[in-house]
Amino acid sequence: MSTDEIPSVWTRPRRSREQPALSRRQIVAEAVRLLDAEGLDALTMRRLGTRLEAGATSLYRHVANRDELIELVVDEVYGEIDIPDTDPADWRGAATTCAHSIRSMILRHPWIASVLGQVGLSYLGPNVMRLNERMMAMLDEAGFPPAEAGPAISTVVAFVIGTGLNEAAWLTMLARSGQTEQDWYRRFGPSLGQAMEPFPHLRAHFGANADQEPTRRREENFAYGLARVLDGLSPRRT
Amino acid sequence: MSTDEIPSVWTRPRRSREQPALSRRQIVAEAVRLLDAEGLDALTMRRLGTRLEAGATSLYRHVANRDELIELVVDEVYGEIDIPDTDPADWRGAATTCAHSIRSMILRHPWIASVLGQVGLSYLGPNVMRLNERMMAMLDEAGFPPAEAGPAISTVVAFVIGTGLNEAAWLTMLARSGQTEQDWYRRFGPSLGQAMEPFPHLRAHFGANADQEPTRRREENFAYGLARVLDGLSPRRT
DNA sequence: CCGTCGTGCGTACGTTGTTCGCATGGACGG
DNA sequence: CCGTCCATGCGAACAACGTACGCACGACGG
Repeated sequence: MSTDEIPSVWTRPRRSREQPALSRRQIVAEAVRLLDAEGLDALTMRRLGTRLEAGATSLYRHVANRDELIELVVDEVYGEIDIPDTDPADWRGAATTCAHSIRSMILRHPWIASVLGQVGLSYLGPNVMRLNERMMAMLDEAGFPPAEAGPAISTVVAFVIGTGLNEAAWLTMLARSGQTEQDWYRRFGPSLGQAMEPFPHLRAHFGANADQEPTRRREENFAYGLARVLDGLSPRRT
Repeated sequence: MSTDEIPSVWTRPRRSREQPALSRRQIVAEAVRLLDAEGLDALTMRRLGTRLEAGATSLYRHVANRDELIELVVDEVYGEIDIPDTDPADWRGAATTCAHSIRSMILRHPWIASVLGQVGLSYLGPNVMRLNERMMAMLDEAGFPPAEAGPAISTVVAFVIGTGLNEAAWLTMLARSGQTEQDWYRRFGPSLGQAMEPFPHLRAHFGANADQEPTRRREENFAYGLARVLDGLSPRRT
C-alpha cells in the first residue's frame, strides 16, 4: 500500500529486449567519444552513464572501476593502429608508416597523453600485444639480431610516444583555453619573449622554421627525428 | 559571550614570527616530498596542509590551484637536472650525461609520468627554460646547423621522456601493488604466458636479456637506445 | 510455479578541490 | 601611542566525484 513502489513501477517499465541495454563494448566506445569530445576531466561515470541513457552506477556491472575503464579505452584506441605487412627488405618504410600511424592515433585522441603515465606502455591488452607482435615480426624478418629487436622497438616507440606526448599536451592545453595556436602566440608572445630574454641561444633559435604552418612544422620535425632514429638503428642490421 | 570565539582564541594564539608560517617554496618542497613518498593520488590539499601544520585552504594564499602547484612542482624537479658545460668537441658525451641526468630525475620522481601529459614538456618554468638553453648552447657550440639544433634536441628529449615514462609507469604500478619485480613475474607469469601464446615473435623474444637484473637491463636498454639516437644525429654535424 | 541469476539504478557515504568570509596580528600613518 | 589597513591563516560550506549497498525487475531452469 505504500506509495514507494509506484514510482519504480511507472518510471521504469521500459525494460525491453530490443535495447541490448548496456554492454562493455558500448561503454568503451562511448567513453572514447566522450574523451575525444571533451577531454579526460569530462570522463565521469555519471556523464558517461547519462550519455548511454543509463544510471551512473549501472556501468559498474560491466566495468570494475574507472581505472579499468581507462585501461580498456587505451587498448581500444591502440586497436586503431595498423601495421601493413610489407616485404622484409623495406623494414624502414614499414617502421616509418607504423610510427606515423601511432602518432596520428595520439593526435586523434590527445587525452591519451594524460593517461599514458598511469597505465604505462606495456600491459597486456590484446590490441597492444598484437601491435608489439607485428613490430617484432617486422624486425625479425628484416634480419635484426634477436637480442636487439626488443631494444630497437622500445627505442623508436619511446621516441614516437615522447613526441606525441609533447604535441598532445600542447594541443590539449590550447583546446582547454579555447585558443588557436596563433591566438596563443599573440597573447603570450610578450611574456614569452621576456622569459627568453636571459637565454641567448633560445632567443637565437626562436622563430626558426617559423615560416611553415605549425601543424606542418610539427610533422616535419617528427619526420626528421624519426629519420634520425632509424638512421641510428639502420647500420646494426645483420 | 558566545563560546564561538573561545576555541579560535585558544587553539591559535600560536602566531609567532620565528615561524615564517607558509611560503611558496616550502609548499612546493613539501609537495615533492609527499609525491615521492606516496605518489600523485596522495597529493591532496588537505594532506599537504596537514604536513605543513597548516589548514588546507591556507595553501591557496600562495598557490592558485592544485594544477598550478603541480606545474611548480614539475619545474622544481626539472631544476635537479644539471648539464655540465663540457668542451664542444665532446658534444656526444655531454648529451649522454644530460640524457642520463634526465632519466635519473624521472626515476627519482616516478609520479612525474602521471603528470607530464597534463603540463606538457614545453612551458615557461625557469628551470625548464634554463635546461633548454643549456642544451641549445651545447648543440650550437658543437656546430649543429641552426635549423637542426631544435629538432635534434626534441628528438633526444622525446626518446628520454618516452623511455622514462614507460619505466616510471611500470615502477609506479609495482609500488602501488607493493610488489617487487620478481613477485610480479611469479604472480602473473602464467597469465602473461597465456596472453603471449598467440604471438610467436613475442614468445621468441620473451626472456631475452633475462640473465641480468631488471634494473641493470633497463639501464642497458636505455643506453643502447640513446646510443642509436645519437648515432643517427651524429653524421649531420657539419 | 518458484527460486535464482543477471542487470539496472536510487540512495548514500566519504573524499576531493575550491570559495567565502571572518579573525588575527604586524605595519604603518598620524 | 592609537587607529587603520592589509596580508595571511582557517573553519565552514558546497558541488562534484568514485563507488558500495541493497532493492527491483525480467528471464529462465527446474
